[in-house]
Amino acid sequence: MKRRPLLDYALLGLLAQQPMTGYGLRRVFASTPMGVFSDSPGSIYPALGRLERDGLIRPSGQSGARAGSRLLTPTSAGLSALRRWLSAEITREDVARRIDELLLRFAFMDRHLDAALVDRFLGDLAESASAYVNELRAYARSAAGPPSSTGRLALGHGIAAYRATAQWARRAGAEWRKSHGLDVS
Amino acid sequence: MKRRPLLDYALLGLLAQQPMTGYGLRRVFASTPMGVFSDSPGSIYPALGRLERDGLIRPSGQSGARAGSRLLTPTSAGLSALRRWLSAEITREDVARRIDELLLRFAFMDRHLDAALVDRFLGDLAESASAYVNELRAYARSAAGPPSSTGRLALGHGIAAYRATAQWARRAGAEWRKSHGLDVS
DNA sequence: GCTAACATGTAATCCGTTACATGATTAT
DNA sequence: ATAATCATGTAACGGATTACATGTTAGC
Repeated sequence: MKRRPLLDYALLGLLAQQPMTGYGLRRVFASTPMGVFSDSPGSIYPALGRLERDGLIRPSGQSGARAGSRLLTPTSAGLSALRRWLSAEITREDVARRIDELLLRFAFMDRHLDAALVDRFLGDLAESASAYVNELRAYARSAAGPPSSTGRLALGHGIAAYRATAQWARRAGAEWRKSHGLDVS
Repeated sequence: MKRRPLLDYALLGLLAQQPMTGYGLRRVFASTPMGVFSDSPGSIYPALGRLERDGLIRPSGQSGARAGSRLLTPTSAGLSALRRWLSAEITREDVARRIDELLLRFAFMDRHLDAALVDRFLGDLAESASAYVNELRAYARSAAGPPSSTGRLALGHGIAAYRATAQWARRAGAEWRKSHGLDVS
């Protein structure tokens, strides 16, 4: 099971919220904060081709009366793949290098995972982000630390950003538990 | 003048701090928060090949008595290219999609730009990040806003993260001005 | 003598970007 | 009519990842 590009999961997650055409997906990327992904046809259509080839999505009708347009929907295999991706453990590498992927996963979670699992994700994220803050602080203090003054300040940005992430995760967890009647017993 | 990959500037910036071998650069990526870049030889050596082919770096000796090792140093053309990259205007796209690149630029700045320009960079970054926070908030309130509950919370993370960036930039600016005798008159 | 660290590369494959290309439908 | 929007693709190119491949030097 080779690693699937993040774009594939972004498309799969959006189609699971609402069947759309390729053009509709492009509009999402062009006009929302999901715009970290390119809206160019040269990335979207090949990705949709991959997903269809692998049986994760299928065409399910036309958009309005428009000839040639294809509304796309995840298959059950597609939903399984999505759930597997959403359920993966949070690793140190995810936090250090793929924080955007973790947030994308979270954004899609409510439709596909139990409330308790969503809560666990936020708890793990808060913990991992704090651990990474400690790592960055240790590096800042170490002899191998940043050699330049702006380098030191830039490291401070990393620390501030991950602190903000940890804090957000704790607060979001509290909010989530409140609105879902969960509580740490 | 085609766009150069970020990795090239990361290498150029590191070599401007200290001439190193390719292996030394790999170690930096493997053992510091610069680890957002891959330390695999398959990315580093082709990138160094590009930089040398384009006359931005040149070999300048051996590491110790090790045969075959090449210490690499930026040429004056390389330093110019680095300064051009460091001096570019901050765009909305930089903030929304390439925030890591902005921080990398900042980390290398002190050696290559005037203190006043570094200060201006931080001011512009604080302003751009705040503007982007407002954009995200407007989107959160809009009818097109996030359709799911975790989607809404994830957007909240984006807002929190960019708020942290703006705050960091203001504080770092204050610190920088203090240690460089600059002051807004 | 052996292992870890130092050191540099190449090949296959896949993905993303950019540019090109086409056509239908809706609104003005 | 004509422009904007809807809609789907392909081709060339370059870069990143992964795996392969090789050889030296220092420390134990």
